[in-house]
Amino acid sequence: MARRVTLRDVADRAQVSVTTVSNVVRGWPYIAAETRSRVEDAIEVLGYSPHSIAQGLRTGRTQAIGLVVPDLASQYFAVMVETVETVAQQRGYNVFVVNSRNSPELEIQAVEQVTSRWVDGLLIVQSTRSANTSKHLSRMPIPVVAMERVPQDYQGASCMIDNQAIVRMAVGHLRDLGHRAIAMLVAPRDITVVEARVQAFLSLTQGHGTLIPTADDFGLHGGYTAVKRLLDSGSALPTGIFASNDLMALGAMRAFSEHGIRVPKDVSIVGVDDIPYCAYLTPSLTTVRQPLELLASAGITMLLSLIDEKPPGAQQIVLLPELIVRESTGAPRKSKR
Amino acid sequence: MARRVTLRDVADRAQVSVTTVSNVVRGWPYIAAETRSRVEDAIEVLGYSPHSIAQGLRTGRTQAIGLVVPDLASQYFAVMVETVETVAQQRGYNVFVVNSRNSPELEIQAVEQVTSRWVDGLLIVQSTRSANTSKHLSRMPIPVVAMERVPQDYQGASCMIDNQAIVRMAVGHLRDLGHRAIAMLVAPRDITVVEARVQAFLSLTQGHGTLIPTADDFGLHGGYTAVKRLLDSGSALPTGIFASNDLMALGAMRAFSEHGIRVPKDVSIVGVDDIPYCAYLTPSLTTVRQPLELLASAGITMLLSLIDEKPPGAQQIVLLPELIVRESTGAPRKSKR
DNA sequence: GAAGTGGTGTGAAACGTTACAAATCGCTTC
DNA sequence: GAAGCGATTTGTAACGTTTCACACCACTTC
Repeated sequence: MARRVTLRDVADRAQVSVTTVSNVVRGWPYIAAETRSRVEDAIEVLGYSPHSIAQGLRTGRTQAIGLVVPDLASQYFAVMVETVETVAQQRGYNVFVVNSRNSPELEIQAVEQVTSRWVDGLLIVQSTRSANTSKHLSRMPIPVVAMERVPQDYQGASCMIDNQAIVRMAVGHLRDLGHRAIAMLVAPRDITVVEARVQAFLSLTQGHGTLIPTADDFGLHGGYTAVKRLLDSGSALPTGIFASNDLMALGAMRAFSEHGIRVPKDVSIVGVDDIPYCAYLTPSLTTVRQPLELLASAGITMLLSLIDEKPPGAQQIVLLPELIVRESTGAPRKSKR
Repeated sequence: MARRVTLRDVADRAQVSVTTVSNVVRGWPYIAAETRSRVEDAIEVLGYSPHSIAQGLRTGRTQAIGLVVPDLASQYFAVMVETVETVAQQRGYNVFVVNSRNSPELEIQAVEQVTSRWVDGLLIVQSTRSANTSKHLSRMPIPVVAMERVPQDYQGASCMIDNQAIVRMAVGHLRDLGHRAIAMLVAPRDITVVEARVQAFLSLTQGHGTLIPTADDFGLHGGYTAVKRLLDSGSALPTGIFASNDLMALGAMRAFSEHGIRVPKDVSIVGVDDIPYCAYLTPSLTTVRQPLELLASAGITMLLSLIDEKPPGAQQIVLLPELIVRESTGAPRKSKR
């Protein structure tokens, strides 16, 4: 664990001033070829690399951004993190990833912590509707872009997916197949997108749609237990199910299979997200694909533009989803007229 | 976007010196109660928060660590990132997450980039065996802990899972059920753990085991295509399959199901990892669970100890996996004697 | 009354970098 | 030969913090 090499060390060895070394490093043009190579040699020999903390202090730019997400472990956000990190990396930025664990308090804490690091910008997927981080965000001294779960009252830059369209596609697909008794498997409604989708679902089905609520969990377990409860209750089954996300759809499929109810013969299921597993299940899952990579790269690109004070193409971006039909949906057994 | 508040500003308002404010902030005991409250008021009013970049420059500690992983988008590493982030967060550290995308070059680049940020420590899952980052790592001026894929020649601190035990459990389970024709679905062998498992598999089966190689892909697609190729080739099928990981197992199951081959009736499959989906598939997947959260938290804890220069409990930690029997394995159809 | 003592407060010097203005040189131009 | 120029190099002052040694005060202690 040797001492770090500084500009000073390089300067001493190359017999030039600190400024000159700095200039060489940053590609200033007016340097005599001879000097430049002497400096470069010294850098090479000593193994100098710039101290980005010091640079950050001096320039006010840290070349780092913060990314706050509600659930790091989920496949969904993992893809988001990866995309953001890749783009950021390419543009010379590093990413502080912070998990808000679906908690409004932790989220605010995360935002404060990451800003005290003087990151150049902040990318955030808010945890729940109840969190009024919105005010917090508009007071930030740095550019902020909200992704995916954008609060109603939020004014700043944002990137999201058209929720209405998602529901239209999913429900429309089931309708086209002939389904009339359609139910939605609902994730906790304090999440912005979920609420938006529920509203869309209700208005689209005009009272003919039912809601199957879940417990807090909006993953495999949530879908599984919700369907279990439904089956145990003995109430009439819907023929088509629109799940809030693919994970819940998978959980639901397992519950059905345990009860000997076959998909898609007895019941059709549509998910949302298109996580990689969908295509490899038996039956494979029909789903509404969220353009996640697109969302993430649009978000980070927008943020970087704001940081560079270039006009971003738009302040608000809304992306369209895509229906992917696979094996988990089919015509209902007996058409009810 | 207002100007940031500095110690100077607070000092001016509270009519004290910069040093005193700094002392208050850091909880120095010898401050008159009256002064302290004046300073605290000023901090409150102005909304001061310390500039961790400047702190970092002065103290040489950034309260940040780097985490380099080969594939951010995968469920597996996502869980790792989450665990590391959580523990780090609790101890007041933030995490730079960097993706090496399974490329040795990118990995070295990532390591250098993240060290130029003067992080206090580095946690790394190496990408492939071929990467000789090992030397690089031992020369790091900061503590480093290698996780999961630890190179043979690596001397430093590390955390891994007992690969031999994984293979023993998986193969042992198939054997106990009566399987004799056992094949291993092999992920690319330049990954340290894969190679170790292949070796263990071969020595354990003593020539009776066969290897089913895949293309570069070691996920769903890889498992799927490998089995497809096997089926198309028309060669005799093994009755038991040991997949390098759960994803490949899932891919394989899909391929079998497309050919009308039933799991576990016609063929038994064991995976490795125990990703959440395993339990919710039909049939659910028998797998060898890797204690991933344990691995990650042991890694980060070890790193933080090294940073604090406390003696870590151990320099090398090896964790034991656990066999989880589910529906994808059963006795072979006709026992071959 | 001189010499400690322990509680409070402070100014100046770093940490490694970059921005800026100024200095030096050899050359051309009038 | 004075002035002006462009190419090259440099010293100095920040950026916001913490560290350090010291200064000050009101006591006690000999």
